[in-house]
Amino acid sequence: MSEGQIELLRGTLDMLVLKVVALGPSHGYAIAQRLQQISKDFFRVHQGSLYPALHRLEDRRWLQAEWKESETGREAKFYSLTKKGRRQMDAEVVNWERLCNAVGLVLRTPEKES
Amino acid sequence: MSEGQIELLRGTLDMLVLKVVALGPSHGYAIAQRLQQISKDFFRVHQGSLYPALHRLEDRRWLQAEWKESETGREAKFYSLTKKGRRQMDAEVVNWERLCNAVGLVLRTPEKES
DNA sequence: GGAATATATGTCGACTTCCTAGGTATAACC
DNA sequence: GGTTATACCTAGGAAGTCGACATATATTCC
Repeated sequence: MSEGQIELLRGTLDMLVLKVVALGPSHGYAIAQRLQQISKDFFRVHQGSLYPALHRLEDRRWLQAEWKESETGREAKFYSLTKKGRRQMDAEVVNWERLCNAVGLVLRTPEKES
Repeated sequence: MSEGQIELLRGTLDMLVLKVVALGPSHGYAIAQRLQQISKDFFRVHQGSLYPALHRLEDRRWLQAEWKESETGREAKFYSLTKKGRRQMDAEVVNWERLCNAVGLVLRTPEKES
């Protein structure tokens, strides 16, 4: 019943989706499940966030889509990472790490003792 | 001339501002400067982000404001952390750390080798 | 005296991204 | 026949950030 974070940090979803797709081509529904599993139930992507995000990433040519039969024998839209998408992912990961460091600097600044 | 990140990650500014104010009461202009210094020039808060954020935090009673004379001898609006603000800050820090761990889990998942 | 810069606060509209809530459809299971 | 899981989608609203603009004072330099 752990509810994870209240709301996804805006701007991180693209990177996370790109990363999951980099693990292997996958369709929307499965991407959300993988993300939830890998993050140990922390990230729960709502469909209203996921599908617009996938369309966004496809529009930007970071993902490309193809209809295929899924594991369950049903038609699903499989996304795979383009070269441009991989570059973007790498850039976002680097930026994420720099951001974490910067936040860390702020959080670890000690308050003065009286 | 390093330009820092393109855009602040939405949702992190509140925590950062609360943290900086926790270091000691300060006014808007100085808060932005401190944030930039502490983060080694990574965070550059735009005025159009900063002042709305400060008003937001004040509305939520996480900060309280008082007009005082600044170091330069001019009137400035000094913000200080309320008890409620400290609780909020602590909660946001905990959440941030959990989020970082979750993102880390995703980013460190290895891709299959062929 | 005048111009530029730093200090200090603020607002407005555009933009992006996320959520809630709804919708469609198929397949499996009871 | 009803429920659950799978699988896709959209519309409207809320929230936060940005860029641009506006205002005013103090200092510094020419």
